[in-house]
Amino acid sequence: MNVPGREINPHISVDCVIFGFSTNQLKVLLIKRAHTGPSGKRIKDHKLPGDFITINEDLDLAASRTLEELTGLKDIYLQQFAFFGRPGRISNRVDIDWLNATTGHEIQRVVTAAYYSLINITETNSDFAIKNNAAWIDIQQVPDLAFDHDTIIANGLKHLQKTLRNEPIGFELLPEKFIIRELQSLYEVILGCALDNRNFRKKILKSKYMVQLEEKQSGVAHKPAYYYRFDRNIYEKHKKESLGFNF
Amino acid sequence: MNVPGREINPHISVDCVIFGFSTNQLKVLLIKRAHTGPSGKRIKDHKLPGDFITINEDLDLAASRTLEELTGLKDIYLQQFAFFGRPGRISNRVDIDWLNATTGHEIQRVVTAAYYSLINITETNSDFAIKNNAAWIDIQQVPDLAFDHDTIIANGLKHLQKTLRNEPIGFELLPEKFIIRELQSLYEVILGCALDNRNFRKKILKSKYMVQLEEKQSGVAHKPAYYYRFDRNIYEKHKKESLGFNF
DNA sequence: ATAGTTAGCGTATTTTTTACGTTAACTTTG
DNA sequence: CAAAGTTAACGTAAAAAATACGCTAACTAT
Repeated sequence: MNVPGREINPHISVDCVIFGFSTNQLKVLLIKRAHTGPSGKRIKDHKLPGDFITINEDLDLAASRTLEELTGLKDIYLQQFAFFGRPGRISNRVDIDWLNATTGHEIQRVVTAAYYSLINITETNSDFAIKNNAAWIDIQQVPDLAFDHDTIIANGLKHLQKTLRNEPIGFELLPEKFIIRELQSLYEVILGCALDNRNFRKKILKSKYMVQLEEKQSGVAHKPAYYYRFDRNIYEKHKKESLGFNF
Repeated sequence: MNVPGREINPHISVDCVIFGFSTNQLKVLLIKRAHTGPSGKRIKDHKLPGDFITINEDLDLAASRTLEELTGLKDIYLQQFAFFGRPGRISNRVDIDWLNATTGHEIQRVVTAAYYSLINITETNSDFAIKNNAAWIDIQQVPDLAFDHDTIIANGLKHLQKTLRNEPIGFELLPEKFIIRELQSLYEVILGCALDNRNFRKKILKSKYMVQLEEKQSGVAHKPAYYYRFDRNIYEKHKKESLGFNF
């Protein structure tokens, strides 16, 4: 094992792809960046929420800290899915200048651990995020991003899609109680395909972890749907039996 | 974004869980470490192959470099699967001393990017590895390892199992030509369960990517089996159609 | 020649997936 | 206040996939 005899090691950061679901759209929470570019003119663009880790900080904790600082939320679904460490990944002049300006250091190289997170957007946490200069942006309309954050989001989405097919994580994006149609729309939007509502219902209800509540929708101009909730305990118990969807 | 105003960033390393398959066993390639412990007595133990990355080195390239240095092999199946960055992960006195001794630096914290690799063990690359102080060890009989390498291996195995169920990667562990029985044994050993040979054959042959060769086994005391090879081009072409096994 | 062994094909049954029809329960509209 | 519009919720038939086995073929060792 040989060690580079250099003074400088790469900095390590975490970046979070924070997914939310609202108005039938899959969204990501992005930080709005406004700064002065090298040519002197003001630049407005977006980046993923993220931060450098502190010297004694666990990566997972750094990620949940970032998430909490931005949304005020704790105990949220958060998963590492890849790391990005290409030496050239921070090559854009704008990005380099911005990094040096905001950190006050000469940042030479950053290796980032990428996480994705699923949160249920509420007024409370949404306001919180907006105050922190963040914005929910439809995954279909993500603009060009700083660094290699486009790649990171694309990668995170792939992981989300794969996981959604194999584990019950859709609930993380919904409120405590929800109707089946909402869950189906969520699957359709994330997987990018239409699903048959009758078959979807059968499949999802076959899994025991869907608990029907007594409450129905009210004020809707059609037959009201029952609310359901996800029961994690039941899921854990029947885990072996219910492995994966094959939509 | 705030940056720690510290001089020292964590070191970054790559660790490789290198899987091989021989004599019907799943094996991992481990480095034999012999060194002097804090009490002055000689210690013999094992660790995963790995290395610190150099300042301008891509993580993926650092991993393939490590692999090539150890086995002489290029263009090998290699996948990042997790990173390990707990501040306390290097807590053992023996490990700390060893790190400082071998590197000549005060190593305070190491974040490691974990890769798993699948290789076809041959006499050539096996001799190569042995000369580099490595040993193939049955996954069932891995001794206590340095650092948190036990965790990394356990994690890597899980990823291997999951991927084996969804993608045709078993071939990476076998020679160019192989018989179906060998492939089945490989699945059985990795997944840890018995499979019905008739159903396995049906399922695997339904995937178009299994190409039967004209050559049969010879010198065996039973009906000789045909050799097959894996055709990656055919696989790529039919990818959508053949998604996943459900053993 | 016979016994022992694995290869390789096949069939019947069960389970899962897919495709699609129909009634129920609510609000809105004319 | 009846009719129209809309989504909920249940069901059935057909196709596909997974599972559980039985049997013959082709080789070597004795």
